[in-house]
Amino acid sequence: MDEQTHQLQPQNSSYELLTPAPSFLPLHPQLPVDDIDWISLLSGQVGDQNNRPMMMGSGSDGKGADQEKEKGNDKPRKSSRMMKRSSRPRFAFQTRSADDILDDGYRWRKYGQKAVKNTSFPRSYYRCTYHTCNVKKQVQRLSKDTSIVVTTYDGIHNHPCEKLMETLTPLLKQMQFLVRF
DNA sequence: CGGGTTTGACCGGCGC
DNA sequence: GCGCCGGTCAAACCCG
Repeated sequence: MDEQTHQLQPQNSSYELLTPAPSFLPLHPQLPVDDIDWISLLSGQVGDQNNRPMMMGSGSDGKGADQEKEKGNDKPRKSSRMMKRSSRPRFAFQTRSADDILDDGYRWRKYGQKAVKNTSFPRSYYRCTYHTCNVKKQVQRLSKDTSIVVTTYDGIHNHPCEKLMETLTPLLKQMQFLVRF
């Protein structure tokens, strides 16, 4: 139904980082940004007229005893849903890119897409494919400026970035070789 | 055939 | 209590 993913240009690997990215991401150095209030986005006051607290408030977890319930025998639906680690860190930053998903070195699997209100572009939900890593991220294109992509990371990877490592390994070996002399 | 994407349904929180 | 809304699940589908 949507067709905004078609006219993407072949410059998919070129992007412009508009806000400081999390330190664990091997991204380009950030560029100055002035007219984007991503701080309000980080602080959870993203709404213009109705500033609701964006459900990332601390505390209010206390749900450690309700997983694996059998409400219906015939419906094996939704064993454990939404383990909300509300205290996990979240990072949001913006890039200017023609491609929605930027290559940050990690492997992501898309698990949902939703149209949020007051936005003309759907929001995509990704999850890290590493076995024990449950880092999630949301990718959304701004309806104001359709060339800007907002990426929100939820959590911190507990494993090295494999693409970064395989890029760094030859360099490290060469450094080890050079340091002998 | 295995892994990723699509897509509609479902769930829970929140406001009224 | 009800409905809206955002986040997630999972079956179907797609693709190399």
